[in-house]
Amino acid sequence: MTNKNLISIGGMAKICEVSIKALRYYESIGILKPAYINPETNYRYYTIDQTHFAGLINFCINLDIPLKEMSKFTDANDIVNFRTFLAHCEKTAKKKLKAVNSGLKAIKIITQAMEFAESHQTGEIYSTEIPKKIFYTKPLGNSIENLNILEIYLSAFTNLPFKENDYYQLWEHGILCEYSNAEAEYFAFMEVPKYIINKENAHLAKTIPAGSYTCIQTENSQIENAKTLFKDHLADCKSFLAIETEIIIGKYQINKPLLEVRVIKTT
Amino acid sequence: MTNKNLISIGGMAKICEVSIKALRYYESIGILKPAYINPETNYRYYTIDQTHFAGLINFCINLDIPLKEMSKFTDANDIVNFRTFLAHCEKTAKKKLKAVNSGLKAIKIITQAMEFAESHQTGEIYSTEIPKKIFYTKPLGNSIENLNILEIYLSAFTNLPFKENDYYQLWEHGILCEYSNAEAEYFAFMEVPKYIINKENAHLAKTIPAGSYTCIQTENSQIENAKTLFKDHLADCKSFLAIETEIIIGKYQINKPLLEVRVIKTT
DNA sequence: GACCCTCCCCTTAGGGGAGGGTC
DNA sequence: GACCCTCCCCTTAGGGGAGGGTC
Repeated sequence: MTNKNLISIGGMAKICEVSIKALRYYESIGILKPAYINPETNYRYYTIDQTHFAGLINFCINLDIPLKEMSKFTDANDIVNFRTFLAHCEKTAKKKLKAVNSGLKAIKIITQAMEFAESHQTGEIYSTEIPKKIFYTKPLGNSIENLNILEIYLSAFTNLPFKENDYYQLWEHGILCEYSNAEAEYFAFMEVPKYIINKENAHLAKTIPAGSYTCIQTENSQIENAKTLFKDHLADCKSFLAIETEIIIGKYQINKPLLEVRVIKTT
Repeated sequence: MTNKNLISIGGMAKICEVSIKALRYYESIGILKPAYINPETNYRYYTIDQTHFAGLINFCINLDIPLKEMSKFTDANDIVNFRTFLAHCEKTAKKKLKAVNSGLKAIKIITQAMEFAESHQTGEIYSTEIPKKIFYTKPLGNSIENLNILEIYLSAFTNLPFKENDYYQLWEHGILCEYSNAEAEYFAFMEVPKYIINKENAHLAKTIPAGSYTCIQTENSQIENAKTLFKDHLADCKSFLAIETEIIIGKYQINKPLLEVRVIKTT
């Protein structure tokens, strides 16, 4: 098209589908200067070619690329280095994609867990099939009195080789108890994906068996009373695994968590 | 875990992988209040259960969900309605996903166009295979002098049924000329995807044939001189199609666009 | 000495005016 | 009358101090 035609700021705004305020802002930070400014009235005028640029700005906003970064790709003569700019956009977009996908995955997992938890009530004893899991553990000895949760967390779980978008604060974690011949051994645990386990930390990983677990929901820590809680089920059982973890329900009260204790025989 | 243990703000920050400033901010807007505040020193203390919440906040930030929206899902007793909150997050995430994917698609298209444009030089005559395209057009008559670009744009192209994430400012657009028996008919055009065409606007859509186009790159509008530009190629041709459109190159100067004129015989 | 507190000022991408010229 | 201009103040999710108590 011929590009002698000058377009007023309002027309430009309509074509580009941005606000007049936005166009004035783009000028102020130097990423889209009007083709002509009437020196007497200060009215701004644009050419049709400049609408391309508005598309690119939209791009950056959608990808959370700071607009001022655009000027990094423009030299003193208003020449845009498109190739490197687009490469930069692509890289940022792919990162964003990963983050959002990882968020969606986490939402799915929480939603499922929530729906399951809500199908039972506090105090009710029920059993459920649970698949094999990997627990990363920290030994706590034979008692869990006076635990320093902060110290356990920092020393055991925060230095694991998480991936960038892992919402590991939402992964199942709590207390594990290996009970055998009247002796209890406690561990702090966090359920982890396989890729967390490597040569150096493999000795702290435990494979928790798949199977039918007997469970109860409770408002306070009850793992030390597992034997009494499930006295019918564990009547003459010499060795079992007990797990206590926080569960999430639809109406969730911060500071008043709901716990689930579950056991499985291991003889 | 037992949740009697209080964690100082610094410890909480390390576990949650957020800054102390961030935690103080979350308190100030009411989305994550410390479990206990020492009234004498104003020191903040948290419980381990509250780390869940930090995961959720991270979520929102990654999905561009304003944090203050979180408080919409929390009632006066600090009970979070998790179900609706997660549903809201999921919806937002899927929208974001679409926007980013659409951005990536646009980047790919521009990059390809750019690489092609750079394989030729201004003034050089070359030929290239171009696939079938759909042009949405606006008739301009037999001359293109004194065009009002703004008026054409607004009346012809801005009300098309675009999808939400279409970067249509980046779609190919320009001037089309149908030349037959020494008579030229001009149209403003925009290349559109099929879904833009419906019953009401179908009469303005033109199918541009696939084939080998003869092209030249130029800095000023030359479509009116097509017959002379390609005099060898069009020597005794009675009817042809000429297209003039802006092309994008790696080092792009705003306000000094590069045009491509291309022709194909239609006899 | 490391940790925590409360101000106070600053950032991005503009929106919402007020008050006054311009097409 | 609709359009455009220049101030001026406001928003989100905190960061970077200063100046002063606390573990």
